[in-house]
Amino acid sequence: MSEIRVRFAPSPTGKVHIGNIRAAIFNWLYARHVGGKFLLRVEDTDLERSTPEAIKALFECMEWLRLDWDEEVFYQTRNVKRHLDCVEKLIADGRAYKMEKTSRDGKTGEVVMFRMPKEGVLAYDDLVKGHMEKKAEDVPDFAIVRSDGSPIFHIANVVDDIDQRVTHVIRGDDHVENTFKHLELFRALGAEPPRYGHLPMIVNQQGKPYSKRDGAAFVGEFREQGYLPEALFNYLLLLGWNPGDEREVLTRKEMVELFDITDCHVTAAKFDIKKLQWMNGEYIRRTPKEEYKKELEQRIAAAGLEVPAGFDMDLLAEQLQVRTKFWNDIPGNCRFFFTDDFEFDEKAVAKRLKKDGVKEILLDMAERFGKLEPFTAAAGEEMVKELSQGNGMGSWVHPIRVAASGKGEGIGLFEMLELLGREKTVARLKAAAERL
RNA sequence: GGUCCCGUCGUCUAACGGUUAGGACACCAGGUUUUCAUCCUAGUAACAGGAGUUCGACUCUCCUCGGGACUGCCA
Repeated sequence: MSEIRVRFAPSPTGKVHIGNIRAAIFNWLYARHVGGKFLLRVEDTDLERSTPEAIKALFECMEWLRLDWDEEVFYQTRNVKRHLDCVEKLIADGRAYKMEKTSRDGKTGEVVMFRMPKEGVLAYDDLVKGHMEKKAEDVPDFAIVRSDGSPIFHIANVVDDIDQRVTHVIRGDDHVENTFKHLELFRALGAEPPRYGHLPMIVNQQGKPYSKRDGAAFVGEFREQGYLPEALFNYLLLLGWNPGDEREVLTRKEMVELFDITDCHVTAAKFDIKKLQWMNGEYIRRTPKEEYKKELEQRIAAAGLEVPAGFDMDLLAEQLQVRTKFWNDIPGNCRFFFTDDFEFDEKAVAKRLKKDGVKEILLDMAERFGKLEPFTAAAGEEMVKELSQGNGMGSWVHPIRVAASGKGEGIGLFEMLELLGREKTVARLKAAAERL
């Protein structure tokens, strides 16, 4: 009868780690799959790091990945009184007790400890890992209130889950051991505990938890580098789950339909940036033409480049789309169309221009392109093809490309020249010849 | 050290006791192409090891080895 309610409960520290956001993704998908509620709880008890900016960054990150949540955001700091009330109840019931304790860093004070069962077996069925159990004697009592009177994670987390009526807790593998404690807390507070599912960790090539030392580790970094949110989302989903057939690139709709938390993997997954890069290219190629063009124009404008009137943006878009791996590549790839202030690639110059006969070819081509009618890609190609007499256009094409764009590779040469226009084409061929 | 979890190509994974152990990324070879990409075709590459159970084991059991998590007045 009851609706399924899951939550994403990050500590807002300004940056959202990919392992963390994956937990959000899995929670979101599960909620959408079963038609339940996806709640957001901000565990902002670390007053130093939980700034309004950090919370804003968190929201932006969620928005970017289109992880929309239901109901009001729940702020943990606003529930502190409830946490402490619950602790009082536990003490009154004999499930918690005060104790002098010395912390690791040598401070001594009175904390509140939660009393765990001393014998028997603690067990639960994990949604992804299956049956889990531990001897009660292996899980000692633990602190729930600090000597300064502030509630500790365990109690805050459980009380908030009770208050938010969370039915399924899907979180990282590092919380497995806590689950035995949390389950007892729920029961001691007279609440029905939720079902738990623990997601495997994302690790680096060495099998250690993936961190900033291993490369981009925060969602914002992927965004800055020009990854598409859908590509990151899709890739992260594949780390620990698959649709059951051989599809890998899935629409959001398919993901929601097919996802189930019980199909998730148990083993840690190594983060493979190469595959993410491939997937990003795949998403860019699948972007509808018009949308790609819009992004292209936007990126060009953002780079401070001015597009001349009459520039055939459709042609550029068509040519560039299959060659774009990251949105960020765009300005570098087409800067030379819009300004004469661009770099020449040394290697390309050495390989294609600094050769006998190239100067003559460039001057000759400047002349011919100066007269070419009409000045189109098709006409240009036909002209060079004729000159080459079927022996390959390489000796013309390569020097022209480098002379005109400064690069050894790029979009189709003749399309490139058409976009550049007669005037610039001729000028650049001549200029390059002069320099030889 | 203790407790718990895990172990299929380099990586992500498929396999519900019977397959030439499949796919994807990466890599590599070839084709298309003016370059670079895209696209198409082909290839290299894995059941951690050992005992069982079974007619038959990647699939079940046990042991060994290996990896990881936890073992806070952090979350």
